[in-house]
Amino acid sequence: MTASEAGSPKRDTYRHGDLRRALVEAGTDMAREGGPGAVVLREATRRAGVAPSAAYRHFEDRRALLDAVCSAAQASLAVTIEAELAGLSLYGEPAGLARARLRAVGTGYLRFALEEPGLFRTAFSASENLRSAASPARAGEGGLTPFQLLEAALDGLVEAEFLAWSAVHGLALLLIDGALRSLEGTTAHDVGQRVIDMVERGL
Amino acid sequence: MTASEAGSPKRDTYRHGDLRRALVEAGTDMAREGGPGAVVLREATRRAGVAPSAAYRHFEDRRALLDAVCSAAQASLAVTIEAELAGLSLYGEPAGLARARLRAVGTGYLRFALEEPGLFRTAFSASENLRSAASPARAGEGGLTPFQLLEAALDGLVEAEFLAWSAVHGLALLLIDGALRSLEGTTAHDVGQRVIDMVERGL
DNA sequence: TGTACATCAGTGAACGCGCGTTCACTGATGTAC
DNA sequence: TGTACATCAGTGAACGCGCGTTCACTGATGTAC
Repeated sequence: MTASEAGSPKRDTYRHGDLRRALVEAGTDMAREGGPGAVVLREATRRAGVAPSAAYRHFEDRRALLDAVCSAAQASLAVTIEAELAGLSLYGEPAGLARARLRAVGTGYLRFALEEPGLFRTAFSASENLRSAASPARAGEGGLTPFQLLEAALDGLVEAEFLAWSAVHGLALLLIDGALRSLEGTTAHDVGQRVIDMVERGL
Repeated sequence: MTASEAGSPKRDTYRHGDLRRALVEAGTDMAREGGPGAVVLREATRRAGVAPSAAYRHFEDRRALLDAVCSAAQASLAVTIEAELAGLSLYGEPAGLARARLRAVGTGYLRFALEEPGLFRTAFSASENLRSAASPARAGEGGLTPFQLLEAALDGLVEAEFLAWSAVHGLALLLIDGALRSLEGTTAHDVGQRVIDMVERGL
């Protein structure tokens, strides 16, 4: 790994090599540490070992950088959900498979929220409509965004979709910075599984 | 209404009269317009028609002002929920009453989130645990905080409490700045009622 | 009822800070000959 | 293979901004006599 690949502050070359990526990575680190509000352009350039104005070769303004970080956070959430889906058996009765998929998406969603609260909040902080924005930058390795993954898991259950999504999303936020903030790891996980149980039964 | 009561920029007296209250009101207005991040100490003093340093006679620092605004926002949410509860009939079979109460709390919760998104986000932005903080400042006219109101509505249904709360809270946030942001007023309300239906049936 | 005084809420000027953004520049790189 | 040149990514100094916070101050108010 060379200095330019790592985006480390010291460079031996005048050119950076991959500054755009380095800035998004720095921004993502900051989002991880403090949510979307912590994504600061100057600090990103500092972490990339570059002058502040260099950022303007790759992003129109601070907002554009934040959008890129937001997309990266959504892609990261998608990857976590996909990892959960990848552990499922491919065989069995259709109804059972559908339920298992819903479970996996909900579990991945909550796991990401608990493990990466800053990125989770950033993923949902976009200025434009998330649903219509199905850009590849927001997708996981399978090419689907978190929202498309959820829709797929809820295939044919449109009516109930809102309940499931609301419950999972709401629990995630209550655990992150709502009233359930004080729950510790294991308890949080148990509560998550219980809510997913109920959603499953409710459908 | 005198100038000092309104907290208007022009004063005829050297003393303000009720600066603490005026600052909290100004801060609440700013939270209403742009969420917790928009609560700025200097701007609050400007709106109250007072020098920036005057704020320090009433609040230790910016954080203390924000805490006060957050408490006010929670009290405001409580009032909206109480208003919804006040419209209920007091007579009927216990099970039906309990369901009606749950419905009312959920409806009030969502109504407040849609009508006052900035205050809603502010109410849930506190730094400390909301649940244990049952200070009077956070309560509505009946003396209960939003969380106590929700608990009361879910009386005896502790196991299912998380589902109900998560679903309502999650839907509120998805409508405010999540993927359902683009839903217009009537549709948003309908979706809200449908989710409450499902929660009710789920219990 | 009138006066001296202590209190303390609000003043206003100043501080250092980090931010986003601009601009004329410079020098490494890749290309054309 | 070697040289001239255009490109354009990154420099560094500067800008104005609004922020939170401090400090010695001032003057309206209420109280004690």
